[in-house]
Amino acid sequence: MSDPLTFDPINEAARQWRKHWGAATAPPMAAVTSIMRAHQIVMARLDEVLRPHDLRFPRYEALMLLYYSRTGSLPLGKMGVRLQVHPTSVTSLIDRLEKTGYVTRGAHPTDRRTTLATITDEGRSVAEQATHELNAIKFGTLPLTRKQLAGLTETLRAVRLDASDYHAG
Amino acid sequence: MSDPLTFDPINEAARQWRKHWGAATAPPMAAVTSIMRAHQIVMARLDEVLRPHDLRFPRYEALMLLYYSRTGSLPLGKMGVRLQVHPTSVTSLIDRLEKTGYVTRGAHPTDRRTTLATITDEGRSVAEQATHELNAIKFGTLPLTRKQLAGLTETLRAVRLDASDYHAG
DNA sequence: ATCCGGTAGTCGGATGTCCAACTATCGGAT
DNA sequence: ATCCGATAGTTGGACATCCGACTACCGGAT
Repeated sequence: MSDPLTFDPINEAARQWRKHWGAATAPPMAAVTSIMRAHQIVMARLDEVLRPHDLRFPRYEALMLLYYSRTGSLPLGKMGVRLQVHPTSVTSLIDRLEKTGYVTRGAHPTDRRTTLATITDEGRSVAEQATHELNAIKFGTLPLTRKQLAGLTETLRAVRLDASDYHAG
Repeated sequence: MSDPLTFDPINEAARQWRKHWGAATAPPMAAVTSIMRAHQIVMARLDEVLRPHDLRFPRYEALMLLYYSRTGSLPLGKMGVRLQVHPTSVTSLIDRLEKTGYVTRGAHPTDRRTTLATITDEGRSVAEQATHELNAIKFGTLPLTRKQLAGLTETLRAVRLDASDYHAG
């Protein structure tokens, strides 16, 4: 973090790839590395806003899912499907949301295997406040135009579809 | 993971955002969520290839940095700057690369504060093999065309520049 | 009525990332 | 020549993610 670079590390990597493995190998590598780095940058910006609310982005996403739900409750399994994370990740997220009092765990009325997560009043309040703050910084997408954002979402949708994020229904 | 979704979770989230916080808030949120998910998808694909080599993507990146270096050695600090990660992450990555014998730690000839990481012959061999395999699957960028990859890299470069990834030199 | 494959959630372990704090060392200013 | 801020790396802790394994439970088939 000390010395800022005087060159683009991804351009430099692309140069190495072209040299060692052929020109066709550079674009995929560069795109992937760019996604990794963009993820890191945006996450850091979001977490900076969320930290004062005792949240990080993954927990914020989980909280918003409950916030938008009809009853304020969802089975953990459904949350995992919607958030596209492993069941153990949901357990972990709800554990922490419960500790801060933003969510409570409850029993499912008919299926005793199922656990329901329910957003609390405090959780709703924090969700709204955090969302206002995130919207105010445009979710950390700082230099991008509306058109660039749309293009990004559209391109990445192809990747998500290919990975069977969902099937057109 | 059980039920595949029959709708696009990001489209659904965008709908909620438009409804609750106004139309302008949806594109940034959708783009950010897309980046998060794309990161997750691509990382999973890369790790699947790397796992048999006792590597994950972050360690692969570190190994390649050493592979391309003139002498096969770099100070840990320089690696952190190039990889754009916290010094503690470098310590962690080198720890594991050392355990698998792909890298060794050594002393800096003149500065006793500095630790040099050096790639081993086995490390070089694994680096080449893994790179061939990653190139063969186009780094997990499956459905994207060359043009889409270039556009992605270009758009995200703006984000990186804004975050002071490097300054034009 | 029982058995048994599938489902829901959790636990333990590995990986990676960051932050705060600490040790050791360097190198310029006094 | 010494002091002192800056630098290099590590350690400990928090968070998030996955995988494999496990318990508890559901529900249809025999």
